[in-house]
Amino acid sequence: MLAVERRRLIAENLRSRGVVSVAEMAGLLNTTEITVRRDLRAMAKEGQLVRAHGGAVLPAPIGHEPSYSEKARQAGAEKASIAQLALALILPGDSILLGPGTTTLALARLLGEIPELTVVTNSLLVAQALMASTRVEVILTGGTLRRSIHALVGPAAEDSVRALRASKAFISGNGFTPERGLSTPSPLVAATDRAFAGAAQQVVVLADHTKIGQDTMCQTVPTARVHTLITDSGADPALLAAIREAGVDVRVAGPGSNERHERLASAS
Amino acid sequence: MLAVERRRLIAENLRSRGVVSVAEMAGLLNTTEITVRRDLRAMAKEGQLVRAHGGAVLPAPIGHEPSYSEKARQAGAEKASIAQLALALILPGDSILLGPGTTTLALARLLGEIPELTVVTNSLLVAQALMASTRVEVILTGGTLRRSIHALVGPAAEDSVRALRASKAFISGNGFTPERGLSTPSPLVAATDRAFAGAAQQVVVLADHTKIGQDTMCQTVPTARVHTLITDSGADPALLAAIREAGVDVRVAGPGSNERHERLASAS
DNA sequence: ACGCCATCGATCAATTTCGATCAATAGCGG
DNA sequence: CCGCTATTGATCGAAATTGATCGATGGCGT
Repeated sequence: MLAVERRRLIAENLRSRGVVSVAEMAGLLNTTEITVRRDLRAMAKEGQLVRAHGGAVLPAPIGHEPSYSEKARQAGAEKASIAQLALALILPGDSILLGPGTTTLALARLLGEIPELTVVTNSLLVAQALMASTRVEVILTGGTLRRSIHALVGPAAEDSVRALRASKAFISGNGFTPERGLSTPSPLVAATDRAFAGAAQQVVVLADHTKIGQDTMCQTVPTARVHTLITDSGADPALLAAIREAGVDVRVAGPGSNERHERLASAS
Repeated sequence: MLAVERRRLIAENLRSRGVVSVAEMAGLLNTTEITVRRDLRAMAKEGQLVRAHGGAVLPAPIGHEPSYSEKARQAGAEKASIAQLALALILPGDSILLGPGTTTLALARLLGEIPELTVVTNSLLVAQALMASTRVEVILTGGTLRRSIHALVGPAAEDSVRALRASKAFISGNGFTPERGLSTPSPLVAATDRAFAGAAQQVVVLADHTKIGQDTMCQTVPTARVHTLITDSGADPALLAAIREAGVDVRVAGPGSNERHERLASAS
């Protein structure tokens, strides 16, 4: 067996399963662990994989900010079920706007298989999540990088959104009340979100239960402009009723609606 | 058996299975390994296959082009020394444009400590690299995501660049010749690079020695528009002389030239 | 926290493969 | 018929790959 052949098989196994172990590859390739280890070391130097004790894993696409990804994991299950519900609103051939936020990011991760989809976003993380989904066309707005949310804001972002029209906008925020609608602490972010809402025929707000009833400094979209609110079952029913009263199509994602989130790494 | 016949059989075997080994072919063709080796060497020179220890493989295993991260590791040292040299051109308070490419990315990694710097880029990787550098203001152009280079291209990208003015543009490409200047294989990328060059008072091209003398499909910037070319010591001196003749300030970063140019960037 | 065990990295030896030089054979033209 | 050249085959030293062993390191269970 040629060396290149061996490495190609290792790369193949790695891509299909995400991880390979030294012993496993040694058995599969009819060679010793030493050789596999050397191959892995060489491939790691080329950036094809990342070495780990006992094997190797796929390289992280691009580095993630720990603080942000931590937050993303926090209420992962709830956000994922909200995203699942939002996914049903997206049809093949759609053009959608996707704002920044962990919930919209969860939605972005589900979009890979939708054909003919165009996604406009100002979130670098959304763009990154869609990097591997070659079927989806991704358009980023321009703008100034706002590090805390990994997104582009400012006049340039607003202008580039204003030049577009999309069928639906999926945006998030830090608070949602029946009276004031969606709100966020930063005026810059609010202005961008407002531009998103203005460029879409339908405005869909994704907000987990911790946001419902909260109000923060800047109103981004008034309740009257919101067509659909997707939240999870932890939200106060009275508030949801009031929001429905205002004409919003409120949808509640239950934690049990899509339960396939088994964690094996709970030991930390 | 004729030589051409032999090589045709080798090519056939290679296409059908992806790999051939020297010993195997020698047995199959009723000839010696020496002859097979000679054939492989000749065919490799023609680009029909890629030589490997003990045999040969197909040149482009479809779908596995050198991934971006692979390329980034490839000539890391040379690119880093080019970036070091480019760093000297950047002053506090500058506004610069940074194109996509592994060399410009290397430069981006060095910019963290420059105060009052504004960086405009269409590369997600550059933005990512500057994510941690809170002193630097990062502006992304809008545009359509081009996955192969992790950058934003298209009319939207060009428009947003045209709305700006910067003191210097640092761009890269796939080839640079004295006659045609900087070139790249993709028309979309070329158009964006051209917009970058048009928006800057000074155009600085970063190109390692493998690019010098290469010419690819789309010219991005003619030699006359390039003020400075930074390359490494592996480049052909005759070509560099011709480029200098055309009025370009050519600077060569040697492996040892880091010491000469480390004014403010000694800690990195 | 401690100790055990798997894993890792480095070095050495054995085998294979590579490249270069030299000899032999076949085809070709004069 | 003779000489020339191109191709093929052979041999040898050099280089690369592979496998094994040993000390060191890190992870994991108790």
